[in-house]
Amino acid sequence: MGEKIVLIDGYSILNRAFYGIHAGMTNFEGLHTNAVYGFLNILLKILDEEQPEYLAVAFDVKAPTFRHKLYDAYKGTRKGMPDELHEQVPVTKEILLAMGIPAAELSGYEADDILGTLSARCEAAGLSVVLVSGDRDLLQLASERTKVRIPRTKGGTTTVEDYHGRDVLEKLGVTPLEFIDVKALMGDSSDNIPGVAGIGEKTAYALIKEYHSLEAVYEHLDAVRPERARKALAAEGGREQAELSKTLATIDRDCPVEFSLEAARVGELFTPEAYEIMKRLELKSLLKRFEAGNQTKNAVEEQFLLIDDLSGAERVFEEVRRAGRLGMQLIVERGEVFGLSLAYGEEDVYFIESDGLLTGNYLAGKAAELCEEKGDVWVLDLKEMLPFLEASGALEKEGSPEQAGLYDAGVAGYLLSPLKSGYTYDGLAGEYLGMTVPSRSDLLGKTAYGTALSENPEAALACFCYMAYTAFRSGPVLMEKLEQAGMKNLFLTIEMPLIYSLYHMEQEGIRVEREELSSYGDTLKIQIDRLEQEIYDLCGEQFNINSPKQLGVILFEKLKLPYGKKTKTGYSTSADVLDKLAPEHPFVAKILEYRQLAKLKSTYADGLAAFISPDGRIHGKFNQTITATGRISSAEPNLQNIPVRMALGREIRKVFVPKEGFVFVDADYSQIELRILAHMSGDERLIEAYHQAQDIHRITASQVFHTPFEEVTDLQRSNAKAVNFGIVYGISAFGLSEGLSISRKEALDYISQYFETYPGVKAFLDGLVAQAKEQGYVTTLYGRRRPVPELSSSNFMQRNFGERVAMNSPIQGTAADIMKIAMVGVDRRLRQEGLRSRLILQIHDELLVETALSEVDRVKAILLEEMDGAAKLAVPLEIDMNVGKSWFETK
DNA sequence: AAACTCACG
DNA sequence: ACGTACGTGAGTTTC
Repeated sequence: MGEKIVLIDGYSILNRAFYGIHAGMTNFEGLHTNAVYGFLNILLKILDEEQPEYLAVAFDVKAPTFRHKLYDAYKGTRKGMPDELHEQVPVTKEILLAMGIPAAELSGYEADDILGTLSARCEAAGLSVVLVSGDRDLLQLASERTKVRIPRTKGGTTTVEDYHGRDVLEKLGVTPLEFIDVKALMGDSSDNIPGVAGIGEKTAYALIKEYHSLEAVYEHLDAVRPERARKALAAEGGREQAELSKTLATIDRDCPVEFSLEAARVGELFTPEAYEIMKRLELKSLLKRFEAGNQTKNAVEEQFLLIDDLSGAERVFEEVRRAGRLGMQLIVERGEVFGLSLAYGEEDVYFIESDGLLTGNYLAGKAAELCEEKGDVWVLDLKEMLPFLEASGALEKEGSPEQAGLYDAGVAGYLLSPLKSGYTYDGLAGEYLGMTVPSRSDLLGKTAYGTALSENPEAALACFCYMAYTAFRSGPVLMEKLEQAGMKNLFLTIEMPLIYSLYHMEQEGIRVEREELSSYGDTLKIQIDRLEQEIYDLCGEQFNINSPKQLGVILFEKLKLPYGKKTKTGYSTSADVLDKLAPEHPFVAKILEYRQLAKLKSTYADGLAAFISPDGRIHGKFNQTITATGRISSAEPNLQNIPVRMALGREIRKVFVPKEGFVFVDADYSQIELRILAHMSGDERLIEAYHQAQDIHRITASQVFHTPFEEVTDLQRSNAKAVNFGIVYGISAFGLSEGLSISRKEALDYISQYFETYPGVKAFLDGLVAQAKEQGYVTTLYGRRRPVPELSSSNFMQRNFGERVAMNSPIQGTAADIMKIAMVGVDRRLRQEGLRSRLILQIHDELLVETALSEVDRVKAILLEEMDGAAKLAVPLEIDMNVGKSWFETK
C-alpha cells in the first residue's frame, strides 16, 4: 500500500465534539473548550490508528455556499451555531496552525466540496484516503481507495464507524453514488435539502434499491409501489424538487481549492507553540501528549527521596515532627503496605519503603502516631488507609477530625466538584495546584505497586511521592475553597467524620448464610431450566434468551408482535415494553419470568456468594465520592439494591442474618424527600398536610382531586403518589405520563392541579431552576453544591435535563446530608456508650444495625434520637423501625 | 468498551 | 419538533 492522507471535516467534527461532550468545560477565562477538546481527541485517535503521511482539515468559509445558494436563495437560512461553539473555532484553527496542519478553505464552497475535491485529487495521485466526518454526507465519496470514518463521542469516549465503498453497499444496501439519489428523495433538513415531500428514509432506500437512480425511478413512475410513494413523486413540482435536491446533494469533486500535498505532510505535531495554547485552554489530559517534546525535567521530581533504612526513616520522622502541615500517604494495595510517603515543605518529599526492619506495620504505626501528634495532616484516601492505621496503633481521635486535624483531600475535592469521575492526585494537582503531573497510569501503567517498586523503582517513587506532595500542597487550597463555597462545615462536621463510620461499616460487614444462599440459587436454577425449555417449545427454536438482539428477532420478526420502542441498535425488549405485550402471546410472560429469575440468580445468588469472606460475612464498599447529589454508593457488592419489591426476590433477604446472640434493628425515614420538599419550599398546605395525616399520598390525592379524604379511591391515591415522585424527580409531563401510562395531556392536568394546590412548591422549584441558571449550581440545606452545567447547553434536551437536575438535587442531596448526620451520630453513640451493637448498612433512607439481644431497646432509642434529631424541619421526621432475625423479617 | 437490562432508594 | 422521569451498580451480550 502506498502513502495515505487523512482529511478531516473541521466543522462537522467540532460540532460532533461539542454536542458529545459535557457542556460545562471552560478554562479560567470562561472560554468553552469542550469542542476543541473533543476535536483534538478525535484527531489524535485517528492519527494513532491510521499513521498517515499527510493530514489536512477542511473548513467552509462563512459565505453563501455555491450549492446551497440555489436553495437558500428562496428558502430559509442555514442553522447558526451556538456562541459556545462559535468561539471555539478560531482557537481550533490556531492549534492546527501551531501543529503544522493545513486548513483547507475556499470561499463559497462547502467543506464537503473541498473534501470531495481533495480526495479525488489524492486518489488520482495514488494515495489512499481517509475522510473523517461527523455525519453521513460524505458516504458518497467512499470507494476502494477512500475510507469514510464517522466518529461518535459519547460520555467522553469515541467510537468510529468505518466505510469503504463496499461497506456502504453492505450496510446501507446502496452504492456510494446511489446514496446521493437516496438523499435527493428523502431530503436532509440539516443540509437544507428539501427532498420529495412525502418520501421518508424507508421509502427512499427501497426505491433506490429497486431502481438504482432518481432518473430511473421517474422513468418507471407508473410501476412505483406503494401507491402513496407514487403519488408523492408524481405530485406537482415533485420531480423538480427531486432534481434540485440531487444537485444539492451531489458533492463537487472538482472545485478550485488550492492545496499543497507537501504542506500537509505530518511533521512534529507537539510543538512548543501548540503546548502553550493547550496550557491556556487548560486541556490537562491532552497536555501530557503535547508535553513530550517540551517537558523540562520536573522540578519536583528532583527532590523525591527514597528512604530504605531505619536511621534515615527516624531522621525524617524527627523532621516531620518539627514541621507544620503534613502531606502523608500510606501506600497500600490489596492488604499490603508498601511504604509511607511524606511531604512537609516545598523542598523535599520522602518515600519510606517498607522493607526489612521497616515493616508495613511499623510504618503504619508511625503514620498513626503522626496523625495523633500533629494537626493539619492531609491524605488522599483515608478510608483505604484506616485499617492499617488502626491495626498498628491507636487512632484515638478518630471521629473528630477537627481535633485530629486529619483531612482527606479526595473528599474535599469531591465536595468542590462532585461530578468528576475520580479524585486521584494528578487530577487534584491539576485543579488546585495548576500543575500537570504524570498520573499513576502514566508512570506505572497497569502495574501493581509491589511489582512497580521492584521493576521500575524511579517511577514508583515519583508516583508515591506525588501523592503526599499533592495532599500537602492542595490541603490549604482545598480548605480555602471549601470556606469560600460555604462547605467547610459540611466537610468538617459531616463528611470527614463519615469516613470513619463508613470504614466501620465496611469492617463489620454483614453475615450471610452461605448454604442457604447456595440452595436459593439451586432452586432458581431448576426453575430457569424449566422456563428455558418452555420458551423454546413455545417458539419452536432455541436461542439465547439473554440476548436482547436475538430475543427481538423472535418476538418482533418471527412472532410478528407489534414493537413499541426501539433502541439505537434494534427493538427494545425492556420489561415495560414486554409488560404491554404480555396479553398478545403467552411467550412474553415466560420471558419476563425468565428474566426475573435469571437476574436473581446471576446478580444475587451467584453474585453475592462470590463476596462472602472466610468470616462468613460480606464486606462491601461504601463510596463517598461517587454520586452527583451527595448520596453514598455501595459496591463490590452493591448492598443497596438487594431485592425487596417482588416476593420471590425478597426471599433472598432471608440469607442476611445477624450473628449469634444478635438481631437486626432496621430503621428508615418515612418519605424523607417529600418532607424535605415541604420544609424547603415552605408551602403551608404541604407542611400542614404532614402535621395532620399519616398517609401523605392519600391526603395529596384528596387535596389535588378535591375529594374528601375518606372517599379517595385507590387509583386516585396511586396517581397522587406518582405525582409526588414526579415532583421529587423534577417533574415533566412526559415522565409522569410514562410512569402512569396516561396521556401527556392528562399528566399535564395532574401537574397543574398539583401546583395549584401547593403553590409554594411551584415557586420553590422554579426558584431552584432560576438559581441554577444564574449561579451554575444548586445547594442543599447544608450547603452541599451540585453544579448543573447542562443548563448552559444550547441543546434542548440537555437543558431540560438540567432543569430536572436543579429541582431534584437539593432534595435528594439534603436527604443524603441528613442521613449522613444520623449515621455519624448512631455510629458514635453505639461506640461511646460501650455497646456491642454496630451499624452495618445504609440504604439511602434506611439504616441496619446488628444489635445484641440485650441492647435492642437502647439501640432503638439511639436510632430514633439520632435519626430524628439529625435535622429540625418544619415537618416531623418520621422513622419506621423493625426488629427481626433476618433482613427479610425487618420489613 | 458499550449497550441493554434491571435491582434498589 | 426536539425525547426524559432523579440517583446508583452489576451481569450479560455484542462489537
